[in-house]
Amino acid sequence: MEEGTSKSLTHPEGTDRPGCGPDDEYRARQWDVREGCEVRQILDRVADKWSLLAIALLDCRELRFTELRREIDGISQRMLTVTLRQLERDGLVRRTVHAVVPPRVDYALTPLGATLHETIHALVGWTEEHQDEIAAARAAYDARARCPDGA
Amino acid sequence: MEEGTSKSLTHPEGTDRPGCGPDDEYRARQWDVREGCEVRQILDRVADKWSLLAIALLDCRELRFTELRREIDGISQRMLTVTLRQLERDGLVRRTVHAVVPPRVDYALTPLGATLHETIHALVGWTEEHQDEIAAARAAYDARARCPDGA
DNA sequence: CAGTATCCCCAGTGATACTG
DNA sequence: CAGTATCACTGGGGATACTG
Repeated sequence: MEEGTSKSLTHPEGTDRPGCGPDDEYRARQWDVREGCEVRQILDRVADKWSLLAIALLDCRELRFTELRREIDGISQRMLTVTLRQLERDGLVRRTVHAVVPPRVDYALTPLGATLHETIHALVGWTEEHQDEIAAARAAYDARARCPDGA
Repeated sequence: MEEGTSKSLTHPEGTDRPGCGPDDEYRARQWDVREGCEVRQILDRVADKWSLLAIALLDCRELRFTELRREIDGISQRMLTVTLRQLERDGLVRRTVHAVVPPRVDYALTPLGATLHETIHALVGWTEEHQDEIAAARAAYDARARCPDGA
């Protein structure tokens, strides 16, 4: 691990990309693409299907464990617990335990989590917005696969 | 489970929101959360770690198979192929085969893929921007776990 | 170079049972 | 209600070999 960690994060701009346009201030090239690096780890976390749904659902409200479980269709108790713990550890979700006889635990986004929510909401919005196009693309692809001649 | 999860996995006809609180404005903007629905499927696809990286890396350039493989650190040939095929099928990536002796295949984002790229780029940007906060949150969480009395 | 085909493993996940 | 603990299993994904 001592080997790759000191590798330069910036990619050499020497290699020219034809068709890329003049904007050389390529921000996408600058992120650390090494496996196991911080960004990759976080991406894996926030891009997790359950994390995504939990954050999207929490929005700006507090929800109880069971409420989340009911709202995130298909999630198991275990995965909800695991997901929530990870999000809490990452400082994205705040966990509030109420010392009452029937245990009550509320989950809410932290300010940091709220900023992520905006991005995730955009992703969900994109998905809703383009689902028809994707469905069409899939149909076209499958049709093309059946007709190798490409008609 | 034979339990009362009577929500059908089929496409939701109409805008019925089972169990959705009518008095709550936040739930009103909720998307279709049913497992197996179109949005969930697409989300799982685009939120995939490899898809995410491929789209982020592709940006507006064409890249060859090997280039992508080299840039996406840690991906196996198999997963790159699989990922690229899925993205192509979803209409997010265009695959161009050049009929030359050493086979050459270029991958590029479609216009649809480009719109997704913007969202994904925002997600990556968020990750870069907040990685320190997350690292700090993790450290704090772990420290808290070690000191149970630190209520 | 750019795949496809195969085998195979294990980590993530669900199911179940128990507890505070 | 909100977990924790345990077990069992599946399929995601890596490694390898082969092909056009």
